[in-house]
Amino acid sequence: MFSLSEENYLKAIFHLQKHSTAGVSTNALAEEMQTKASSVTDMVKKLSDKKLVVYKKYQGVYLSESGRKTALKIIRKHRLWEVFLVEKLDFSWDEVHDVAEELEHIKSEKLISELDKFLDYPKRDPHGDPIPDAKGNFQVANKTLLSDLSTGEKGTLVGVKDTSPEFLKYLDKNKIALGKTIEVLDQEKFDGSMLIQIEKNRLRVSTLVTANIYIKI
Amino acid sequence: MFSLSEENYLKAIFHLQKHSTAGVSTNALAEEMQTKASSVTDMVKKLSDKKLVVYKKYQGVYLSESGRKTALKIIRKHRLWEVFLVEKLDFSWDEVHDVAEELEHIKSEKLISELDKFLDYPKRDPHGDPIPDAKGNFQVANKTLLSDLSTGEKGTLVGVKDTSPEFLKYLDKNKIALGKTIEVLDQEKFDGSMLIQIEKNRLRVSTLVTANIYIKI
DNA sequence: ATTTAAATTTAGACAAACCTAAAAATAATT
DNA sequence: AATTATTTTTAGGTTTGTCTAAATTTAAAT
Ligand SMILES: [Mn+2]
Ligand SMILES: [Mn+2]
Ligand SMILES: [Mn+2]
Ligand SMILES: [Mn+2]
Repeated sequence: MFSLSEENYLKAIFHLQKHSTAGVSTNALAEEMQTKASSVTDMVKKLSDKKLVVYKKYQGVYLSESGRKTALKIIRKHRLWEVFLVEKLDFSWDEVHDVAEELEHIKSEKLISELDKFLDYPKRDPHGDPIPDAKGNFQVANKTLLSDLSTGEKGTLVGVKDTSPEFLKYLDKNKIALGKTIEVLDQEKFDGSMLIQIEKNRLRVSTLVTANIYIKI
Repeated sequence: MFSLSEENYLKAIFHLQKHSTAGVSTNALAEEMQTKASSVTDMVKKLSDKKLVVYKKYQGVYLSESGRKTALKIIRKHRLWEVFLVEKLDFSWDEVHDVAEELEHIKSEKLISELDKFLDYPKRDPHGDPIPDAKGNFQVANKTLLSDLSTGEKGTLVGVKDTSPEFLKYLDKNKIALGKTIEVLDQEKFDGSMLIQIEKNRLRVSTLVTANIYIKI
C-alpha cells in the first residue's frame, strides 16, 4: 500500500500535529524524521498527490482523514508489538522502541488482529500510550503532568512523555513505574524540583523528570 | 547491515545452491527472484564486491562463507517466525510464508534469541524444515520422497517439498499432515500414482503429490 | 517601510534497485 | 568447424528517497 518512508512520515506528522492546531512545519518534520528540509518538501508533495495530507506551499502540512487513518493503523501496530515484546519476550520498556519501529511496517491484517487477540486486546502500550482499535478509535485519558501538580496532590503514574531509553532507565533505577501512586510532598521554589513519595520511596526529582511523567488524579 | 534485497538474494542463492554443486545461474536466480537477468547481474556484482558471493562472469555464482552464514541467519528468522505464527497466532501452515518473508528482515539479535526461547527452541518449522541455531548449525534429516518408496514400505511424513498454499490446502483437505504414518499399498505402473494408507484413511495420490512429500522410514 | 534573518522551496545530483534493448559470450546443432 | 540458439552481460533509463547549494518566500528587526 504505502512505502516505509511514507508510513514513517505520516506517523511523524500525526505526532507533531497533536501539539498544536497549526500545520506541521517543514523544519519540525525534518527534525523529527532526522532528514533535511528539502527532502521533507519532496515527500510532502508526494503525500499530497496521494491525498494523504493537505499541503499548501510555505503553510505547513495537515493530515487528511485518510492520512490520519493510515497513521493510526501504524501506531496501533507499533504499540501492539511493544506490548508483545515486553509481555511475551521479556524486553524492558526502554528496549522496545527501535524494534517496534521496524515491526510496525509488516503488512498483514490477520497478523495484527491475531496479535491483538493473543495479547488479550491490550488498551495501553508499555509507556502508557493508548492502543487504537482496528477502526482507529482510542480513548484519550485525562492525565496531568507531574510538574503541574501542587504540594499535597496525589495520583497514579499512567504514562511518560519522554520515552527515550535514557529517561526510562532513570525511572527504572529509581523504582518509578507505571501504575504506582505518587504524592507531591514539597516543591522547591528555586528550581521547581519536587520531593515525591512513590509507594515506599521518597525522593527529589528535577523538572526534567516531573515534566515527563503523566499522572491521573 | 544488508538491504532487504541483498538478504533475499542471499537466501535465494542458498536455496538454489543445494540442488547442485555447480554455480547458481543468472537465469535461475532471476526466475527465483521474479526479476530480470540483467537485474540479477547487477546485484550479483554488488554481492561480490561485499564478498558475500564468489562470482565469475558467465560462470554462475556461489555463496562465500560469510554469505552462507548470512543466508542461514535469515532462514533461521524466517522459520522461527513461521513457528510463532502457527503455534501462537493460529495461522495455518499455508498462510505463514508471505508474512514470514517480511518478518525475516527485522534486525534485532535479541528479538530472535528471545523469540527462540519463547517458542521453546523449536527444531523444525511448520513445513518440517530444520531451524538453524544461532550459530547456523542444523541437522539435515535423512528423508525420502514418497515417490521413491516401494509398495509395502511405511514411514512418517516429516516434510513437504512444495510449500505453496495450493499444495498445503490440498493436503489439509485430505487429512495429510506432518507426523502422520503413511504406508504405500499399491503403485500404478501407468501413471505412477499411489494408493496410500494414512492413519485411518486410504486414498490414491498422483505423482505431483508423492514427489512433494518427504517420508522418514 | 526597509532591511535582515529564518524558513521553505527549487534545481540539480546521487545511490539503490529495477527495467528494455543491444551486444557479447557460451552452449547446442547441424 | 561453422552456424544457430541460448544465456549472460552491458549500456542507457526510470523511480524512490535522499542530498547540497541556490533561489524564493515569509517572518522579524530595525
Ligand atoms: Mn517505522
Ligand atoms: Mn510506546
Ligand atoms: Mn524476504
Ligand atoms: Mn517453512
